Amino acid sequence: MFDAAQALHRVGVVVDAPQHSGLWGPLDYLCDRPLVAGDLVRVPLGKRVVTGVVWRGSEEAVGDEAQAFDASQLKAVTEVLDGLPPLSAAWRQLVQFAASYYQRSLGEMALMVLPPELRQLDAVQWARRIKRRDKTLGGDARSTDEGAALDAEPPRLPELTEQQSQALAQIAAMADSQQGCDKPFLLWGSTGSGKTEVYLRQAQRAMDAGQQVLMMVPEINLTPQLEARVAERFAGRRIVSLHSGLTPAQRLRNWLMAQGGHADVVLGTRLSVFTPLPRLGLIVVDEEHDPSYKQQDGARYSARDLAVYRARLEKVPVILGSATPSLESWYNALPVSEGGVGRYVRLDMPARVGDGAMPQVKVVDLSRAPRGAHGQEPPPLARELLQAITQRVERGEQSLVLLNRRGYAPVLHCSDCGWKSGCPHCSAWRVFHKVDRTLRCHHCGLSERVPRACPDCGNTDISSVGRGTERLEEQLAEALPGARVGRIDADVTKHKGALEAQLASVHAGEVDVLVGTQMVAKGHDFRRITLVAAVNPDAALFASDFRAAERQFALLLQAAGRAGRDAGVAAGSEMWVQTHHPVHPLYDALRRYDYADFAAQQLKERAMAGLPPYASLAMLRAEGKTQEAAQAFLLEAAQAVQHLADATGLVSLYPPVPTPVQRVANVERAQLMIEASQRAALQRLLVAAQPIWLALAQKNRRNGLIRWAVDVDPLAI
DNA sequence: AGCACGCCGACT
DNA sequence: GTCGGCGTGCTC
Repeated sequence: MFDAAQALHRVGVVVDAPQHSGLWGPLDYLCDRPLVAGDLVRVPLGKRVVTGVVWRGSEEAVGDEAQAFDASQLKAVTEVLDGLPPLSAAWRQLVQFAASYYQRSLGEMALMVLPPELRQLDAVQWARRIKRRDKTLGGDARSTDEGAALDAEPPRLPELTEQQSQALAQIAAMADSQQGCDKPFLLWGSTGSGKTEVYLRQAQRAMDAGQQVLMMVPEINLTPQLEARVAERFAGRRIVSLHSGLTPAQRLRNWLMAQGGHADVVLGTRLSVFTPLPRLGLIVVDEEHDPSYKQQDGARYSARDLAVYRARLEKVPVILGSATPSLESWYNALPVSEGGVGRYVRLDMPARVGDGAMPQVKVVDLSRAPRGAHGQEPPPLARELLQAITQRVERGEQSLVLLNRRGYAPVLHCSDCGWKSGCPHCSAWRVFHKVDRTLRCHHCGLSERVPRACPDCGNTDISSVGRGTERLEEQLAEALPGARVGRIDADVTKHKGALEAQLASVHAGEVDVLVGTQMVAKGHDFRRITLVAAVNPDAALFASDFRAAERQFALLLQAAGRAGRDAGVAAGSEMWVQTHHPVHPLYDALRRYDYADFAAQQLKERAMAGLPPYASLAMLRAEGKTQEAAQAFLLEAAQAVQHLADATGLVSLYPPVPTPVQRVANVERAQLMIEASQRAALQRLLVAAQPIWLALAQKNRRNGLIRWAVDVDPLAI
């Protein structure tokens, strides 16, 4: 038995074991045939059989410590999933980096970024899928490989603007030279400047050189137009999409196309950054500032940052595109001549294609508007804004009114006893949704029929406090008799096909005034909109979240970009902002569409406050049965590594505090901020802290700690 | 995470 | 006497 074991090959395999399991790296198994790193296998883990990735092949040396391991104690690999080239060294390096940077186990990271379906299959089912893929491939290989479809009808290319040509020339000059490749490009182009055309041209060049293109977008369902445009331009090429909206089977199929080098373009959301691409030649991150590039649960990776890492790793150009770059990217791209670090190359495209002007910004000073009658809520829109919309309706033009709050009213209130519609399980108000007469908690999902009378005192006079999109829609319909008012928000779009239907009716001119949340401001191309209004953008100015202003500026600018896409009406387009703080520098910069000025303001504030990009942050988060339990763990965790932080002199640990929404679904949440003046120092601390915190968490579990996790580079604090 | 083992309450 | 609650502990 011992002899038999020694004749077998020994491999290291990573499996999906979460961080707190303590299983960090590869587990050792025996196999009766040699395997190389990147092979997929099924291995026994406890009582089950799970899918894993070979991380250390049978020919690779293992350290002395592992050498001492008794081979008779190792289990054998159950089966090998054949038919794929092994996952490349570059892919493994990317996963390894992501796991260590974001403080997750190797196995969790590796398995998380493989198609979920792949984990479910045994060798027999797997072989069937591979066969099916080969059949599809054989099927259309004839048309593409012969080049018939390619040459059939070369698409007519739009003429490039001067700025587009320059940007492309610069990319070409740097990307073709050996050393230029390691600098990412920040394509800073205003809405409508034609960033997409630059991506497409560069993608074409990559494909002409026989390479694959990875094109990332924040949310694929919000940008169907990009997908259509890519498909149209590259007809004859194989384009696959990768996002969580696909069925498991589709996702596996598309992944296989990419992994085997059969797909030319991968168009996907943040998860696509991990797609294995053997011929990768270009990475594009569209709307790089968008917060959806950061995963918000589990392994909290930033797909944008990983794209930059991957590009450098695989020596391919990466283009980050935005009209309002994240301050991190902006800072990285500030030329040395402007006092910056010059880590990225900035490509500027300030002008709109076709010379369309951005809409004129109108700031309405609400502090000087006449108040409503005593005790009454002010009307949703200032008189002059309402007039402007009325004129648009009369002229047959469309208006877009933005309010970032779904539902009818954010809270109900009993004027007799003071009852408010709180959620019994969360520290949050339940939102009144009039459409289905429910009170809904947006945090835990609890949904109940709205009570006819106050549950505390029986008073039937319960009033709405505040306003959401539903109510705004209702109020606008009242205030604009004869106008057709529509609404798009997450409640409308959760019904399948509803978004498409609503968009179609807007495009068809069947809606005069469209009410919506921020999701409407992104990506959609509305030809007839000549007025955009932000009803209540002030909240972000004084939010505790240090990124709130940055996000708001991006949103407002993006929203403004919805108006006047048609050069014919651009001249008369307007962007309205209602505010109590008309002289706020954010609105001042918006008025001039001066992102550079806004960014400079923000960077100054960040520098003074010691916030990113001038510092690196990590958030230690804890969930407990009680707030005390969560905080007690955090406090111990901080104390346990305080000496390590002190030793660096670069890392500060802050006191534990409750999260902004303290209780969700009866779980109490708290967090502790870790700030470092150097990213590397933060990384070293986290690596050293990991095992200490793991042990502490174990100990704290019986005191009521439920979960804990580290969030590196958190979006919000 | 799964999935065991393990030790105490209400049922055929 | 068993079915089953979830507390604690392990997975090469």
